[in-house]
Amino acid sequence: MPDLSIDVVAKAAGVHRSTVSRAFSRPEAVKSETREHILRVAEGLGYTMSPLAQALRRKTSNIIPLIVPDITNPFFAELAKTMTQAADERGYQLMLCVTNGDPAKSDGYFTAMQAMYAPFGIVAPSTKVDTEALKRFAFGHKVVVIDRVEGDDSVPTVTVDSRKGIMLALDHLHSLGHTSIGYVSGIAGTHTAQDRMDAYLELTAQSGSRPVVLDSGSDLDAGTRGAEHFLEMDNPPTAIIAANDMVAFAVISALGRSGLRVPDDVSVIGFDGLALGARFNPPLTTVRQPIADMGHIAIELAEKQNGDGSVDHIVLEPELLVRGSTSELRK
Amino acid sequence: MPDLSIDVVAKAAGVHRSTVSRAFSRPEAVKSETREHILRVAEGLGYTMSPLAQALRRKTSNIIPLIVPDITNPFFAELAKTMTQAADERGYQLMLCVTNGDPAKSDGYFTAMQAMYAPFGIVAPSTKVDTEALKRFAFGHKVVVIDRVEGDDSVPTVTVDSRKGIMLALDHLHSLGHTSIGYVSGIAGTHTAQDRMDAYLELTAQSGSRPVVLDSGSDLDAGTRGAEHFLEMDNPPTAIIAANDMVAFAVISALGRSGLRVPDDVSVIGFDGLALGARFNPPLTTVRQPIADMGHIAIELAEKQNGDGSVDHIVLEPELLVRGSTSELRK
DNA sequence: AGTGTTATTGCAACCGATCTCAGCAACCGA
DNA sequence: TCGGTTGCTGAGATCGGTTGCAATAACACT
Repeated sequence: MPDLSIDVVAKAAGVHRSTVSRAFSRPEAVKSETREHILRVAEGLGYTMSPLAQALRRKTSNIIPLIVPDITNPFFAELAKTMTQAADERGYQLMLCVTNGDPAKSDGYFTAMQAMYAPFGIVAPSTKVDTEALKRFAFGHKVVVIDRVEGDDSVPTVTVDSRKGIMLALDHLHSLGHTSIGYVSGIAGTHTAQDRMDAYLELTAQSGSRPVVLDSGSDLDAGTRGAEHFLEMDNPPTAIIAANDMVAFAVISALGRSGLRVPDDVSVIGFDGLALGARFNPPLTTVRQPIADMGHIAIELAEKQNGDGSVDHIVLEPELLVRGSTSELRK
Repeated sequence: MPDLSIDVVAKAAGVHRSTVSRAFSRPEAVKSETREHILRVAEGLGYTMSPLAQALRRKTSNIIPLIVPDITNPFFAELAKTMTQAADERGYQLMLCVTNGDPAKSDGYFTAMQAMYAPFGIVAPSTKVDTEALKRFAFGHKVVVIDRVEGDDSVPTVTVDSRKGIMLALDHLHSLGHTSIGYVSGIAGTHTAQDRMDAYLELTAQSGSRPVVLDSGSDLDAGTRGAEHFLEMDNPPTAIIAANDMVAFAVISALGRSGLRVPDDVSVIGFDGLALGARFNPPLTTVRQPIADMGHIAIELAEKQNGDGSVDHIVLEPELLVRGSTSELRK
């Protein structure tokens, strides 16, 4: 592959560098005849433009960072999946940045991305998003956040309606006859996590029952602890809402280890709608977040903001996914 | 942020561009006094070098592609996790490339990465690796593969000893009294998948029992089908080895839906050692692959090859992880 | 025919580094 | 004292494109 630069194509096509450049990046500025000739020649040579050189000059690249706390968490994995797809549908390359919840790391990623002229970035927060920090780096660079952001409307966001989701779960459980319904938190301290918890507290109170928070931790062991707590109770709830699917898995697993069966002894419902849930034992009933949509929309929002500067806050509707981990209350 | 280029630092420090450049990338070539002064000035300005400009000139970047078929599969997610870590420990940025098993896509990624001057790439195959295709693109660029490669020693690989793994599983099951042990395949058609299956067939025969392949498909539904097949058998095995954890999950889930309990009715053992397995219901007994090591080693191999051109084939040892999905045979 | 547009293309500076070469000062041994 | 090293720094070309500006050609209109 004799180094293929724009100049060799230019020479081969008998035109100037700049014309070749335009043929590729501003087709309407080149006589169609010439353009086609150039493209044909380039094709024949197997030439493609160097994204690096382009980025250097244009000061904007096609690399977009996706910042997640933990790719091992299937929620973020599914997000990453749809985002890579959405990204390369539009010619972007997704750069995976895993912070492990360390804000210092995400700072590092931001500067790196700035240096790479990323046109924007997507942040799936592990902790409440600090808009100040964002601003400090985002600098010209735009960011869209997959979470609610407190007191700052200047950053586009996409979320799902937490309250609605919890309501769906609660209604489903009520319709099965459950009245005593526990809650296990478990995602990191994001606004979304907060919102779900608040919604649970509020809606439970509204329906006249007593809220039972089995665990309000924010790590992966919340599920295990929640289950332990449950097992120690004198009068445990008959159903449990888990703040997310991973926690639900942990709850069911821990319960199972103590001989409790789901849904026979307790009903458990998750929140996320992970594909994995369908192959859990039992298949997990859950509130589905439209993750695929979130990914696409996040990128759209970013592009939109880049274009006309508009800042949107999209709130998606969750959906109940009834599988096998909840059942009619029998007494 | 008044655009920070090497020239402004040079001016501010009262030296020439090239000296600043050297101060950063070839420290020993600059009088330590000067160097420290430059570094101080740069620090004060908040200057960092543009990786893009560097890559353009040096013809080698710090971007390294990780090509996986599906990031949603926890195995690849865990791999990605350790690799991002290993990568940025050494100053690389991981570019996530998801092929969905489409070879055309991975071709695309290869050319893209070539254009980005990636120093090398990591391929976690979804299908038997085609060395020819690799060569066509790898071009100067080096690739290390997380799978065995057929008939070509020129590409570094890291794998775990499939035979040993299957042996571990078999021995464990035997020690629990099982003699009739089924097998469900299920990972895509990689050499590794093939190796596991072959090992099962061979070792089973050696021990004088009859191999029972419940399903040899290579998709995610293999587990479900395997379970169905199992349920239809007149004289089903008392234990099942799943080619990987995801399949094991599916098997257990499907069995559960038909009222069969694991490990009470059947023992099931997986292969992978996913963190998720610990929170499955029941916690999954499995053969652990040292995924974290694989990630680090993959990068080391790549760097090593880049350095002295050596090509290694590392085979790691798997390890038995006894949790709750296998138990003593009782008749 | 003369003048004003508009469509195309070439020129050359520029993006932010790297790297070879050359210059210069200090140092060494004879 | 002089040729020969060695250590450090500056010059300037270069990597592969982009883009504002100038030049030319083609076409329209009076």
